[in-house]
Amino acid sequence: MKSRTTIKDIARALNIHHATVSRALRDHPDVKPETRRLVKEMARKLNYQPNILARNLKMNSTNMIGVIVPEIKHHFFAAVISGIEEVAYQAGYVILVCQSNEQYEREVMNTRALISNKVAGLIVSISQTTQQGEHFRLFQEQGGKIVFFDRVFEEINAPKVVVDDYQGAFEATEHLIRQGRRRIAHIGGTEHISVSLARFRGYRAALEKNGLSFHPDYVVFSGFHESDGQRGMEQLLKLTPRPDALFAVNDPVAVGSYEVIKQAGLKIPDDIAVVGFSNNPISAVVNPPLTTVEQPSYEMGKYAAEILIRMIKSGKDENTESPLVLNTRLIKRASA
Amino acid sequence: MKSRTTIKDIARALNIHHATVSRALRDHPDVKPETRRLVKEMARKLNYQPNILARNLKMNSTNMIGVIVPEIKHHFFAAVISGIEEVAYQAGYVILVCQSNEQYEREVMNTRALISNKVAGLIVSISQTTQQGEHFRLFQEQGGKIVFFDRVFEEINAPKVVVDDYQGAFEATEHLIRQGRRRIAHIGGTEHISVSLARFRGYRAALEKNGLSFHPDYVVFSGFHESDGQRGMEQLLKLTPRPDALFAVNDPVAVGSYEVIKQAGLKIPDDIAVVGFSNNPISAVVNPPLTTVEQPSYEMGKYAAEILIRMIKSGKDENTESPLVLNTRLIKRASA
DNA sequence: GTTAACATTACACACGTGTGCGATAAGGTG
DNA sequence: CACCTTATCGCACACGTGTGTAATGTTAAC
Repeated sequence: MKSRTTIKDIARALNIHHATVSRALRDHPDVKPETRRLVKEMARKLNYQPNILARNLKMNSTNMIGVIVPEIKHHFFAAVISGIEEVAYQAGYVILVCQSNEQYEREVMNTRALISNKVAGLIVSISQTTQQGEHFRLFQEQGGKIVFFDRVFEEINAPKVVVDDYQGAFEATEHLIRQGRRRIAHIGGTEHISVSLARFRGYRAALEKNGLSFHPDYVVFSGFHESDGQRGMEQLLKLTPRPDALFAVNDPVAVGSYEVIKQAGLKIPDDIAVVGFSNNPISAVVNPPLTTVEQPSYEMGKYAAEILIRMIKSGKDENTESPLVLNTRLIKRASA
Repeated sequence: MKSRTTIKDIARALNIHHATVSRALRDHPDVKPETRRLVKEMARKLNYQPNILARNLKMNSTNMIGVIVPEIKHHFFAAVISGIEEVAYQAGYVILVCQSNEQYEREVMNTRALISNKVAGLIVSISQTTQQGEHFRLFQEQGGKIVFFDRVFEEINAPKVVVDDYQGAFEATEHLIRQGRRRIAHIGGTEHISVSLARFRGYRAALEKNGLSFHPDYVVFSGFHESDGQRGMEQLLKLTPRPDALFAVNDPVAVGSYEVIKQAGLKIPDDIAVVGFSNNPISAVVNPPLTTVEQPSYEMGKYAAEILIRMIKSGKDENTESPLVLNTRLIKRASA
């Protein structure tokens, strides 16, 4: 990087002190309008661009927001990041994006790196393997603001943006029940993850409310990937009597189950009806089209960013007790 | 942000000078192994985390890589970003991600913001509407390194990572020809974008090599989105004689054409065969499964990041004449 | 004409880190 | 013992900006 014009250069050119230049550029009332004009003119003439690094160091804060997600290339997270960036851009912030690859250790490393880079705030969806939150608490103790979304960390005192996973799962399951299904299986994500738990509870509640008994055998927690859906369905197909419906924790898992069901010579939805979660674009074009629960991912990112930026600007926490819950919507397609 | 432990705190605790601490932490040979050990121990004990802002200011460079893409939530770009982040993380860099939303003005704003934040380098895929490159040249003049990928900017002297769009399009088109198709249409992206042009040329070359004449009427440049594919196909269906095959610039466009074709009561591939580009996950599950050209998006990000980081570290440009061309692979499915 | 009040600017220092150079001490060589 | 080499560490300053306070200039009031 070549050296560039600084406020000292401007000061030298006008034969005044650089402190005056600094104030003039920030429209400080203590500096005479005339000199203010001169300074700004010279700044333009010399093509001055402030060194944000120096300002950040002095102010001990930045215009950067750190974002940590399990995997960027998953459509849901990509859409959330898209929403975050949109809001951040409008507010003059830039986003630092990291992926934990579902590994706790890497999430910690990411957090440390972002802290070192003095991000003004953090937007996080935790990894599957995260069960402790010291790295987040450390950041908060230093005055950093955090907002969680989707996979939130309950024990940390911070705003959380989620969809109504319980209600969405409840409706999805009830939809299956209304269609006469009685042996409804569930493939979950990872047991201690908030969304997994909420969706599982919604599933179970729908069963019980409708007088169906809950069988632990019909529930498998395998993960969030397509391959996890395959593994889960392989396990479920060994059961007798065989399930006649599946509520999957998300769309990739549901799609993963598709292949196993078809390979077993079974028909969707005749033999096994399937419902997913998240309205991934893939769900609309898969064969048969997948009934799923729409969750507003892009909006989720926007809300999270808006809350965080408000907190950064005000310096105050807000709404740390009850999460912001966005509504879901059941999208009925041919698979159920 | 509350103040944190600095090297001065460590120095005070050990009753040595902070300069020695600085050197000890950076494994400078001038400091005794014993004190080096003591310093590191104390650093861990006090939970020291370096203030990168200060280091950046002193060094006049950062550990940040700026990434500008048209839209994050498109699977292709999300996958590339994923690859970039992976390599950057391993090398101790973090990535600043911006989206241009296909708008030139916003791309310029993004670039300026990233320059202000003193990113060490830039990885860019330009927007549809970008036809000038002063903002990139400005960055280079200040010593910044740029690597372009996919939608590259030809006029700028920088390494470029692309797939063999020409060859991929050629093979895709020839595949259609081998199946007896004669009136092969093409829906392109935006005419001045590098990938659009290369794919169009491959398409045209395949026609001409196989003795088919090229008809401008059969080519529409509409954009890269699904909706552009719909618009394009609506236009193509008005032609007589109707095309019997389509080579689309990418998978979303191909999928967009699906709907219009089906609504017109036509069958894929019987009436119109379709080939896409990029092997978007959606292409495998759409009905019928879409024949497409696989491009290694994740690897593209990794290569781009590797090249950029090498350039940053060495301070030298490399390979700015001929782009790094990754191979494509035709994936044959039911749609053609 | 003196003084108070105010406007404007200069000075000095701080943020946390890195580095050239000098200071000190230890050890070796003649 | 004198001298040089080497190892180790402290001192001072720098990066570019922001800010409290002192200093200077200007105006108004008595």
